[in-house]
Amino acid sequence: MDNSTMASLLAETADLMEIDGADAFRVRSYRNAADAIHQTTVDVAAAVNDTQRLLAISGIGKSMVTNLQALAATGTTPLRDELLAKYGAGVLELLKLPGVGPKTVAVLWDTAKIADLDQLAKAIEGKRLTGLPRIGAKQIEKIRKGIDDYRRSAGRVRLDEADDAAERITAYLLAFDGIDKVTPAGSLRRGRDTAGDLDLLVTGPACAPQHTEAALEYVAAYSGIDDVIAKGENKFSFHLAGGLQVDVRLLPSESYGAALQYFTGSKAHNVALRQRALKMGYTLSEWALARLDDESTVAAATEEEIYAALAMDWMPPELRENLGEIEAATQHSLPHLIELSDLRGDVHMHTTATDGRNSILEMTEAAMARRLQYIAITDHSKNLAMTNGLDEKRALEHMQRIREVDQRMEGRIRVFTGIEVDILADGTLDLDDEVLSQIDVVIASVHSRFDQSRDDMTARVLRAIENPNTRILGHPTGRQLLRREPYALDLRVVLTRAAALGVAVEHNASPERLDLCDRDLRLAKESGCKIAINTDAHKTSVVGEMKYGVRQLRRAWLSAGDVLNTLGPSEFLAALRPRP
DNA sequence: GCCGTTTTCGGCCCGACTGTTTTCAGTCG
Repeated sequence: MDNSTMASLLAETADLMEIDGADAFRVRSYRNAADAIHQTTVDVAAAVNDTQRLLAISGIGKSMVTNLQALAATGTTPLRDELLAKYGAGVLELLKLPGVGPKTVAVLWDTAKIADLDQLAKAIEGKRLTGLPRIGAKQIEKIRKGIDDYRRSAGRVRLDEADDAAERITAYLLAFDGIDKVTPAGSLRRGRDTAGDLDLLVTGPACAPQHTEAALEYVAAYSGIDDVIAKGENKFSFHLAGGLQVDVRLLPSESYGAALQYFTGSKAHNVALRQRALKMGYTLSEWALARLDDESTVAAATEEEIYAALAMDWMPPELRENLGEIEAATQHSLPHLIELSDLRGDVHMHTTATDGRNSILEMTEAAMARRLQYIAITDHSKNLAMTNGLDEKRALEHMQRIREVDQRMEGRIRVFTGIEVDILADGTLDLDDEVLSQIDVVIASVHSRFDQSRDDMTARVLRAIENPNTRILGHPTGRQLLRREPYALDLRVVLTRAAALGVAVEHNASPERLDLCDRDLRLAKESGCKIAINTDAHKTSVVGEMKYGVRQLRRAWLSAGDVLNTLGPSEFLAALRPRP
């Protein structure tokens, strides 16, 4: 069992304990332990008998070691089993609904014996929730909507999670003698923010038609398989423990390109491409591009050959959505998309002053190691009390420390002062303007009240960007992938106003957000908005991790010149909204 | 349940905000 699985089982236990009304601090210690296991570089399952080693992990004590040993040995713990037997696994899903916490779940369970999403939906339909303590009409409507949203996102996983799973399986497959190449296709290759399943295309001598038994047997022995869906001659489908479906396809190398093309393109892209092939007297399938008349193969081994035979330039997978890329490829006018290496700075990161895990200096050094030329340290402001957010006095002291680190770097990297202020419900910022005016990078972000009406939320954000100190609008849509519906605001109105004011909008590149989806980014460009991509890094290990966010920029057809972070340090600063 | 000790138990990120109340519990970040 790997660390992240253990961590999620502990976190799940914490949720169940909370529903059960356990001591809040005890619950927290389970959460802390889950975080610690997730963070540590110690392979817990391997070190499970090395008690001292486990106890050395901060947040792990004697009882937790026992839990970890039980997890490693049996895959569960007695407490988890007991709570699951009492409440069932369905209650964990209820917690994911907006506005529904452990207390509400406990009430639903105690008074109405509601233990999962379906029962809750039926209870709402049958009006059986009315009269329950602290659950009024508004609350019921919110839950009802939450269930709809949740069901819509079910079955998909975040891009980074799909990517991790793909990497693990790929490494396993490549270890087999006779497998030369493994390529993830589908929405993962296109860089969509979420993936519904995983298509892994595999080739090599062991994938030759009629000789796939040994390779298939090897695939079937993969330890991450939860259950097998289907097993054919050249396809093996299974679920991973998290529910993600994986299709492994064994292909002969001579048709690898055709398969890659077929399983990568969106449906719309493929339909358009096949239409084009037909007009040219060809037929395109997952096996080859072939002549209509004598069925002879024209191209099949590589994507480049296939696109070339269709008189098109090869195009990056991110563009294959039938949004104009086919025309552009035939006219040789595909855009030169932005690349990870174009990015020179990251201006959103946190330190131990608030909820980060590393110091200013550590974040700076990590950025240097990533060859970034500049960063801004942007810790939280006071309204985010749980993060130990900075008040005016601490903010000024923190800025002084940031300037000291900047000087110490002697120009090898620039470290700008920054802060992420909270936009209050009325649209004002939670720190004094006098203090904000002394800070280079002021990011204004909404952190709460996602359920304001569309008009209220738009007005709130508009007011925040009117403040002359606001230089970047942080995670403007507030979306958190697969967690809840994005808070609704009129993005077009906000972006237009931001463009007029010179306020940049942030594309938050942390994989749980990927704040602006490709469509939003296109809108931002059309609106003439300055766009900055930031990681929102809370620890050194993710400084510079913009790879998933860049995929969205590419999907929006953005080039290096469209994004502020491709500028050098002083140019970047100069490109921000001028101070009055 | 963990931690850091005043080595035996007390403290553990806290404030804004809403909907439900009739003075505040629950959720969120």
